[in-house]
Amino acid sequence: MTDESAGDDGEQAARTLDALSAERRKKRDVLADQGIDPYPSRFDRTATAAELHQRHDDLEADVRTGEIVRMAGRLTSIRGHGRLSFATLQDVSGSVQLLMQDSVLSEQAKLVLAHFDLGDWVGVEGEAITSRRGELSVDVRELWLLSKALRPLPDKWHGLAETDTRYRQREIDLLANPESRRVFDIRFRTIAALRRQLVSEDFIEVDTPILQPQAGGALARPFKTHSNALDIDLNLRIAPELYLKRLVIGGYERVFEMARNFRNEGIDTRHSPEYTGLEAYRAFGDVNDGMDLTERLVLEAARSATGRLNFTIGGRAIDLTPPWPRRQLLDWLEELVGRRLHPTDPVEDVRTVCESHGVPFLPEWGSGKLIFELYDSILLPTVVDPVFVCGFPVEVSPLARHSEDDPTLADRFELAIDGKEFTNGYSELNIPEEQQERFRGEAEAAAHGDLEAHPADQAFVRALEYGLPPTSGIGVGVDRLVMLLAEVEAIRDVILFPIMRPEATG
RNA sequence: GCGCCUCUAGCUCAACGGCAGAGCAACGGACUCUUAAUCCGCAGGUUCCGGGUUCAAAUCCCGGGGGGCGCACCA
Repeated sequence: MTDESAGDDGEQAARTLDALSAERRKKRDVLADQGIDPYPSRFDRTATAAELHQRHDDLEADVRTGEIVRMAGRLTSIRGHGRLSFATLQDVSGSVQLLMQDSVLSEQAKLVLAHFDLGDWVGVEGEAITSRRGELSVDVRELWLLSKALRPLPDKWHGLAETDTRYRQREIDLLANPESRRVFDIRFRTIAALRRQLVSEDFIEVDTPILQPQAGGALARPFKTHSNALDIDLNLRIAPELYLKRLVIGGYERVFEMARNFRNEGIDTRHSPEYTGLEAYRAFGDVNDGMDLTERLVLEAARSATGRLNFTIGGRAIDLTPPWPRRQLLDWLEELVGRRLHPTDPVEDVRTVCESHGVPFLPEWGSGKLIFELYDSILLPTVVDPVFVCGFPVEVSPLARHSEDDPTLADRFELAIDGKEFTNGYSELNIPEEQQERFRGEAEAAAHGDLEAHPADQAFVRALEYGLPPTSGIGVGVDRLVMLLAEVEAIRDVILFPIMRPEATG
């Protein structure tokens, strides 16, 4: 082919890959020249691999069923024996062995077989049989190319290992690494289970704005964008919370939304700038109903996606068996630091506790925020099995109702598992004046440079003035739940196409 | 943002100052019951990029890039 033509530096890097691709392209073109369409528009399948196994896995060796099936999938391996070849056909449900005998194949099938490569999509027609070794196979008589793989697949045994490529080209990861398929199967089953459970409890699925003039509903830094038509700056939402509560005000007593939130913050094994959040709001409920609902949702997801309640992540065993303990944050912290803390404590006192436990803090933080930091730094990491931590300072809960018996504490919980927050929920603050007051406090924090202060949302306050019934709300980190159920440690392993720097262009 | 690790054939990995190699995939050939098929043969490289040290650099040093992990902030 091309000789080493010096100076042609741009095209030399991919020379060997080009050669492999050219080989495959050539085979495709040979078939086309023989009148075989290498990209047919459709194919009728009569069985998937799983269906075939279900029907025939109990057969003895060397049996012919007489059943003619048409199957389709990707060819992932071939074992040639001269005029007899075995191959593996992989479809969405699993894989099945193909038996291809010269004496059985049609002329066209032989031609296709002679020009196929690992990775090609093919359709086959043949009799379901078992081989002499007893493996269920299709004794192929007709073989169609459905689409050519012009690039070679990763090593069939070792798969694809480089994380960079696995994330950037997830399609290769999925087709080459069964482990990756397993993880995402669990993800999709988890999402389906959460949705099914909520719908069965009469929650209505809604969709609220992602483009928001003000990014509210959580304490986080947003991504900024711009509307050309309106000539205004917009934010990608950090949470749907405020809009969902407005729907409750509007009369939808049970609503949920499961969709992407965006937070312009650090990326690590448990944080992704775009992640899937589930928020559910239920009129006439309180914080305890939120915990009950959370427990039902997580257990149903675990049961439905994995059939198990016991998991192991990084060597740590986690047991989801209910009921999960509900502990007061201040009680627990008292055990850990040896003294009773309270949001009304002088800030100097709480700072001292932080210092003695190596918890860094900023001068503008009040006692409530400091207590929350202690929770985050010294309590949360000790959690293994699920536990509901209840009673967070109002100072760090601008949208939560204050407790009946302590106005500085919110009726709020977090579900902690394996050192991570999985769910945050509370009795919703529905007193307009108090909400207005909380927003004022946040505005003050913003004025002092807090980039994550909650912006005052007057449309939300106005909505509250029409009356929000007593309401229980929860927010679930769906990706983290999937991480637990799939037993993986990196959030990127449960996100199909995690955000990456753009690939360098030559 | 700071620290540590990593980048070699399409894929998985060796070589760690002295000729850049193996397995799989590819290519040519043998083989009608294999399943990581086997056997014979043959090819395949800007060792992430740029500079430096050296008789000699994939290897050591400096700078840059991609990725991972840890620390700090958020879920």
